[in-house]
Amino acid sequence: MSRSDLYARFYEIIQKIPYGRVATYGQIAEMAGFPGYARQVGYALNASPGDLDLPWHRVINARGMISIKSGGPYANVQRLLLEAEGIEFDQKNRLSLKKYRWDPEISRGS
DNA sequence: GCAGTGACTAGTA
DNA sequence: ATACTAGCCACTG
Repeated sequence: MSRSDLYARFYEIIQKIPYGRVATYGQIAEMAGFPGYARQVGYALNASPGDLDLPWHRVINARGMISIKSGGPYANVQRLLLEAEGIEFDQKNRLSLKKYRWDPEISRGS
């Protein structure tokens, strides 16, 4: 299993996250068949080329917060993109995983 | 090969 | 609820 295969697997899962929904790093790693690889999911996104049309902004940490180091150019972009999809943040910049977390078992069909 | 690092997490206090 | 710790594992120097 090469690095690019691993990353490609993560991208594959991330592209399935529906509009207006989010998934955690650990969740994506697990769905890709690599439980415990949460950090690598983040790393894969950091290294992802921009031309993949990947909904990277729908990937957040297990606490429902944006994990990009504040001060970076993308931290604020992610929040704006999520809000544009109807996702609301509370006063602590945290969103409700209960409401917005992508559950493929429930969202199947359509 | 070793040591430090990080878009992570689950535990513990 | 918040803060800190210890695992985690690929990447980098």
